[in-house]
Amino acid sequence: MVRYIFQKHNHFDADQLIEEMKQADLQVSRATVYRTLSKLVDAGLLRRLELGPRMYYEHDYGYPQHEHLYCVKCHKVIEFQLPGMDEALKEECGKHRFQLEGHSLIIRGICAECNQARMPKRRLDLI
Amino acid sequence: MVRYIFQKHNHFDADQLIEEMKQADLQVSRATVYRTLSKLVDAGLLRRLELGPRMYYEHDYGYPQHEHLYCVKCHKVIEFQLPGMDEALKEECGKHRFQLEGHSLIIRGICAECNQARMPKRRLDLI
DNA sequence: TTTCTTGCAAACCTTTTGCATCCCC
DNA sequence: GGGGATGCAAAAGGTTTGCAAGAAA
Repeated sequence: MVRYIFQKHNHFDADQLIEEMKQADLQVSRATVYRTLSKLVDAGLLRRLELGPRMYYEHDYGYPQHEHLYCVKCHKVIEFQLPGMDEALKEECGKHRFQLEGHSLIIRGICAECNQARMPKRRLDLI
Repeated sequence: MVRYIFQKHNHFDADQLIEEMKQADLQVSRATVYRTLSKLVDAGLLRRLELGPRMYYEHDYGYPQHEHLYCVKCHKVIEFQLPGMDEALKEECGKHRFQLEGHSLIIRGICAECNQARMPKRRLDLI
């Protein structure tokens, strides 16, 4: 399973992982998946993302810091970087004598594909 | 209940609300609380915050945009503003033709008080 | 009477855990 | 045999929902 995860690209949740592995003829129980994911997070190899109702995971070995766009329709995740962000956050934490453990910047919305799919071009003047 | 919420200051979750109202002699069932909170969110009067395992709520009527520091020990929430943030996000969404619905920037860590309580000053050279 | 709101309990969903089993060193 | 990994089912924790009773309109 660990091998399977590390050959994967990015951004998945427990269920997706189970489904994908099932289709790759690698059966694992839910319990094992959750236990393994937790261990990998503790080991610093994966990072947890609270994107919505469920937990997502992404690789975390020497991966550059980045933020996420999350499509609430298709659950796609897009990464982006925001230069200057880190300094701004550190400064803010300093102000409050807050010991920073991590941050998450998530933009929720609808991605280009979903938008197109759900709202075909139409002539507003006809409504 | 609506009246009670609006006389409140900020940042609470469903359980906190139930507890506080109980002590104010206002009994309400869990179901009613959750239903009412959902309606207020839909009406744009409250905003949902996914700070940790549970959902938090804050006022959203003409409240200025702001971000959150969340103490993982005592669950305190501190607000702060990050100037220039909004423009940066809009720009980023434009790049991906992403229809922005909202964002959340959460800094997780340990607040000054908890830090002091859990780590009394000590002489590191003695360890 | 029709409609909206409440409470209770059960359902739901994701994640965690207890326990027995299995494998491997 | 001992230590860790696995599967199953049950528990946990927060939220939602079905249904019947009650209040409001």
